[in-house]
Amino acid sequence: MSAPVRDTARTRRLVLDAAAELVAAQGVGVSLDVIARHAGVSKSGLLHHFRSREQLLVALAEDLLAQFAAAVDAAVDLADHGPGRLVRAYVRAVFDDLRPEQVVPEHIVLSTALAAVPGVPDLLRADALRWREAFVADGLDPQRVLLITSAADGAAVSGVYEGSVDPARLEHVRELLLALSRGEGPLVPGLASGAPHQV
Amino acid sequence: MSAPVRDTARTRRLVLDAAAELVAAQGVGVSLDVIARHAGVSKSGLLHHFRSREQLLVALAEDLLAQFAAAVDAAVDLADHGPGRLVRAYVRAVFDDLRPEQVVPEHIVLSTALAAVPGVPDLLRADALRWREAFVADGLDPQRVLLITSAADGAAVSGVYEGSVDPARLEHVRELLLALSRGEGPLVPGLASGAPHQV
DNA sequence: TCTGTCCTGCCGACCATATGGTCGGTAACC
DNA sequence: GGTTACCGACCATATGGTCGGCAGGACAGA
Repeated sequence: MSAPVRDTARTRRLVLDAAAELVAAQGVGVSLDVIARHAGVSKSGLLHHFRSREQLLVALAEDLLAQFAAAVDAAVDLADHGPGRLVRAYVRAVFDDLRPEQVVPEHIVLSTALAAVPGVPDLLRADALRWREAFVADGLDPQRVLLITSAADGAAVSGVYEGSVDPARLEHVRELLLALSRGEGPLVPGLASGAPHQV
Repeated sequence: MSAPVRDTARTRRLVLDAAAELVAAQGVGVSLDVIARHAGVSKSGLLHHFRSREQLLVALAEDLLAQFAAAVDAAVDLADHGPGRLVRAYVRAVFDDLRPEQVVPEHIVLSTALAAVPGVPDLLRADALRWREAFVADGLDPQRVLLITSAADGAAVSGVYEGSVDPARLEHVRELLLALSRGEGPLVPGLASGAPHQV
């Protein structure tokens, strides 16, 4: 029953979690030693599992993307069968991630922090493409999807970086986006969907 | 007529521009020496104008925030007198910043990159507050404003980090947001503005 | 069940280097 | 002539990464 002292999977998890927390708080500048100590491992131990700093950061990015995808999956409402159910799950996942008690930082935030790491931009691109395809399969008007997800992402970023946004405001945007994902009329009265408007 | 060889303001500008470009491309990790060389100055010269690395980054954040505010000001349509004119200018400024030929990086992007620098979060908070007040004075429904600006910011972030988003898609969101800022009906059919909806 | 052996997770000590910052000096502008 | 923008040389330190070694655990054979 006692946890094994040596367990590769467990140690990697520990390191990745520590790295996520520290990078979110202090940026990519954190030293390997600090991350290692925070994870309860020596720097050498860390380097044993991640051959270099860069590799650790790439692994972190992959892990966060996967965690977020899992969160969206978990947020899918099983009773919901209409088009846009995935978009709704996306919105829920993003905003639940923003709740103060949530420790795991939002994927967008971490992604932006890691975007300067070689290799990570490719990951982000591939991930974005995957989402786009999933949303197409979700059956909602692509325009609407782009608007909703952009707004969710933007709210996430501001929420984290622009200081504590009033939770009630966030909650309101959340509800608004969910409602938008269900609305069937044109987004804007007088604006035909699909026909760009002239300014 | 010859430009002065020694000009504090000019040198600071050169350094800040170089810093903005390099930080956007490589993250906050860039060394002072690289920034200095890129600006055509020695590291000592740089340090003469910015007493420390941290001070340089804070100054950079301030500068970018100011540049963006100026861009929004410049994007105000003088013939537009309805509520939401500032929001429309904001949207235009954000999306114009996203155009490929634009060198100056978007404020949100740089802000996120700099958010880990001590002192910068306070700047961001103050800036966000200032914007919120300005939007209140702009006279548009706050809900709508939050939705529109969040979406603009989110589109900006994805545009930069998730790889080249199809320009046509971006353009479409831009038009959609502008239209949204003019729409007078409820955002979502059946959802009364101001009354949060139950999921 | 005990023992020996191999694999490997993990560590401390060490190294090379990059980088932030200091200092004294030079010369351009007032 | 004084102020100061700017430079080259230098220093202290932090950090990424290497290396040799220790020991925990799985497994084989007795």
